Amino acid sequence: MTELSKTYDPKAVERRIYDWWEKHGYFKPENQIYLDPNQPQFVITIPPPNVTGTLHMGHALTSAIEDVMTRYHRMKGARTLWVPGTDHAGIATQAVVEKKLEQEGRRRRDMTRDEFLAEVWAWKEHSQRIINNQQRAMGISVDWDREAFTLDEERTLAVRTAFKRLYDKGLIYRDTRMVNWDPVQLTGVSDLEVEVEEEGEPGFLYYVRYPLQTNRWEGPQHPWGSGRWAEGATEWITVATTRPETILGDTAVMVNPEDDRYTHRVACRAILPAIGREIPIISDSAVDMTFGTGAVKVTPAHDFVDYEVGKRHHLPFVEVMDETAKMNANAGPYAGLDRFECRERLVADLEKEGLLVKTEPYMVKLGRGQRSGAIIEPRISLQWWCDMKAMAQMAADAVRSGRIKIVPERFEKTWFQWLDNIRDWCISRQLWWGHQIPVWYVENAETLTRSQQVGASERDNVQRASLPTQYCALTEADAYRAAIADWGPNVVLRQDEDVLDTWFSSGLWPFSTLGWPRDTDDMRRYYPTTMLETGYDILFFWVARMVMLGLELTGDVPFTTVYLHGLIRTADGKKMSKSRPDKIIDPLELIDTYGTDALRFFLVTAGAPGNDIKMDARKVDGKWRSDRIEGARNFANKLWNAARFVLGKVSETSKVSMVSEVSDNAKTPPTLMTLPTPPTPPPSLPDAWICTRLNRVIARVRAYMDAYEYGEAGRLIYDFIWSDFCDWYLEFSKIKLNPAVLVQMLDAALRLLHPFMPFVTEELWQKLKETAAGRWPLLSFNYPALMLAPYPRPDEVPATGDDAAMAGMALVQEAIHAIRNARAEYNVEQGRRIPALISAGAHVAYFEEMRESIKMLARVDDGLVIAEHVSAPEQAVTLALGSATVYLPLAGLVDFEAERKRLRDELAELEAQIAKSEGLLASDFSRRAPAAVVEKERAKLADLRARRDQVRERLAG
RNA sequence: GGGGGCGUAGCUCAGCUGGUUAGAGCGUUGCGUUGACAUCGCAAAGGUCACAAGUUCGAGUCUUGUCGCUCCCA
Repeated sequence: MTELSKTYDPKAVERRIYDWWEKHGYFKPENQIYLDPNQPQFVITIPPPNVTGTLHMGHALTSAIEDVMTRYHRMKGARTLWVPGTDHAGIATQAVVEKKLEQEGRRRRDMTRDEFLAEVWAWKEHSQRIINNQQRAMGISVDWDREAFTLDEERTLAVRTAFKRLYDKGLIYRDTRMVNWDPVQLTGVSDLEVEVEEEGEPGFLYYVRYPLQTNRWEGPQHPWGSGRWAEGATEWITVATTRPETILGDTAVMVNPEDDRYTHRVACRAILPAIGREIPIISDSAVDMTFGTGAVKVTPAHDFVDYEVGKRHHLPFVEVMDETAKMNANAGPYAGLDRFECRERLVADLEKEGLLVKTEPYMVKLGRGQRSGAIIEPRISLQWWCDMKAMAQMAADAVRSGRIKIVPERFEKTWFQWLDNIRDWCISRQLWWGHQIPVWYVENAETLTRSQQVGASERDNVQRASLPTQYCALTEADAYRAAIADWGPNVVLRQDEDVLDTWFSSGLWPFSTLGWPRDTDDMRRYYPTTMLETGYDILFFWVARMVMLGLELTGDVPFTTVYLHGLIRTADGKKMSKSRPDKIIDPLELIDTYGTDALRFFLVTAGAPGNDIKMDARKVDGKWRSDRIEGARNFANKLWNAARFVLGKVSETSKVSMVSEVSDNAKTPPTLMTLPTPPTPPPSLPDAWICTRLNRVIARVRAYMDAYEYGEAGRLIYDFIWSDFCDWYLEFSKIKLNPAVLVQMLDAALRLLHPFMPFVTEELWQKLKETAAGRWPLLSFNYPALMLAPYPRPDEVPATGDDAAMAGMALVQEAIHAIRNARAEYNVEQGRRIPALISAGAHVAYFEEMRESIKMLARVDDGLVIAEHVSAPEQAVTLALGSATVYLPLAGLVDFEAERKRLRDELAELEAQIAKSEGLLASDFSRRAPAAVVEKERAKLADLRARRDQVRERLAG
């Protein structure tokens, strides 16, 4: 066999193994060898990362968990498909590219749409290459041949088909209404893309007097800014606002009808400062009487609430800003100013005119664009909308009925709450990068109508006037075909310039990746998918929309389980994706330091499902360090060295030459090897013990995995490998070697751990197979790769240790531990062998079998006495184990006064516990608790009493 | 305003439907380099499970309330 290095070097393994897997097509469902007909298939689509840049820790977490799921199901014998891909991320990517161009001194507005798009496509290629590289480094077992991109040709067909179907059904429509407008990116965005700071941001509440029109004062007689504008006015109404610049667009003042302070003012008219417009004072129960003065201004064109008020009360809608949030001509003297500049000037002028009553500090809740950070401006504009009501209902029902299961369950509440309050979705974006809306408008309708008048009948012309002027179609050709049929061959069409919200295309992901709307094999075979795994932060953005669109368009749920993981946070608890760039960690850096397996194991075992993970990373000498990842790396190294030990022992005993090279070809069906098994020692107590431990661990691991408790499963495997296998079994093996069991244990351990740490396990397993397959033809060795081998089943490792053996072994371990403890306590030199006598009672045979191990592990000398009963030597340390007593005659080494004190303390402790236990058993407990629990308590009490007696006897002696 | 989550050892976190003496890693302390591993071994110290009340034979776990931190929705 080839020598293994003393420490595990991930760099020497990872890339090579990944390329080997990929080259052989092991990630493809078509190439699976082990298939269990009872296992339902497992299909998962990757949450497509944005091609905005590179991946961060959140993506690494996603990759790690999904690959654990995928490899687990594949090894369980489920037909397994994991589809990779990336998202064009319209607004985000356009922003990134615009910024990049800006740094080069170029601007999008100076380019044609095609020129700009060429730049974005180049960026996309660049970014995608980096992303794919990172994902490969993470070891994800996706079928790269099925890679998709939300803006590629296939997905374009899906998007257009989806749009057209919803359009034809009347669920997509175009309308002018108020949207969240990003004045920097110059596009509307959806509600979800607006982020509001919980506490608000420091600002002011301005109290402004609006003069009332009276018989004595009918309006300003002096110009605005003269200081005399409101001269003569005697009555006022004072409103409070955080946005004085919108005063210019006010078309009413509003009070609560219940508010006695203002009853007499309703139906009066106020004069709008600066503009001089006459506006009504109206009453509406929506007014919060406790806010400000109880009277509020109404700006229907610049506020969501006021927009509704305006519609209710038939008020004029006066826009005072343009699309960049600069004041327009309606702003009168303030036209041309930026909104914030306008605010300052207007407030100064209001003060000058004596209309500013006061300003007080106020926390203002500002909506900011998710991508641009710009303060969102409510704005009336023409947009495309999607009516979500019916779809939301279906999506809620899908979870309510259990057709979709959300893990952890608590997120179901959030799910229902959002869907039950669904609002129409603004799906158009005034961007260039994205799916252009597949609607074409007739450009020359008027010309056509006029030109056809000559010679056409009156009836034709009437009909023509009612012809559609917009066509939704899958292609421009289709649009023309339809338009020509209506308008004749001279019709000219122009496609809507806007693009769709990026989430509209990602909302189709689980089926668009499988070929929908075409009737493909993948669609038939793999839809609906099994699992959707992602962070809980995009439950609405993405998951809900996939379910809604999936149900509407395919008539089926897009997946049956939603698993939501937590968010990665920085050491100070901040969301990493929102954090400062210098706090964002590139997973590749951590992989470089610790290896992929370590990073993955950390990520999967760091927390519990749905809980956030705080990174303990800190920068040391410019490199990111993490104690927890280091721990995981140490684990990989531990496993590596355990395997190194096993391989060494196996090759020492295995003088038989390799019989045949095991096939490397994925297409070769597994064949049972019929090699003669070499004689192996009969199973010893440790053999039976480790087999039983493993048997139980396998059962528990599988149960955890099936319950999506990957962290618990990983920790269990860790404990088994480190504690049971390395700390105990390998040590026992140094006394009595059973290579067959050693090989079997390592093989099973590697298979158990593989989904978590794919690289080191595959590498070691290949070595193990190379070394051991010729002698111990385990079934799993028939597979060309560990990743294709079956996941361990409890029944493949018989639990040969019965209860007595397991208890015997536990007692031996306890004895060793107690001796070591006593040695340390009494400062016996580490290497010094000491005498010991063990009074083993019923367990004498087990102690006898373990004699040599006890001598080695507890450093006991050759005079070790083991008997059913030994009488206590004169001067000896006594270790009361209940079922056995250990005596260490350490005369000369031990202060026996101290020993007596130790025993007295122990006795007191035991008495206390016995009293507690007796009290418990004397209470209602023994009647009302389950029999098994009571029985356990009785056994515990018996053990405590035995220990007590041992200690007592010693003290008496 | 509505809804989540968290509060367990110095630190970071597990702890499933309530059932021995509440666990792990890191850190700390002591000892240790004869061939699996110092990325290690052996041993140890360290917790009133935020607080209060309740349900129960029994509560870290369930209920209610309080305090602190955090997130989402409006």
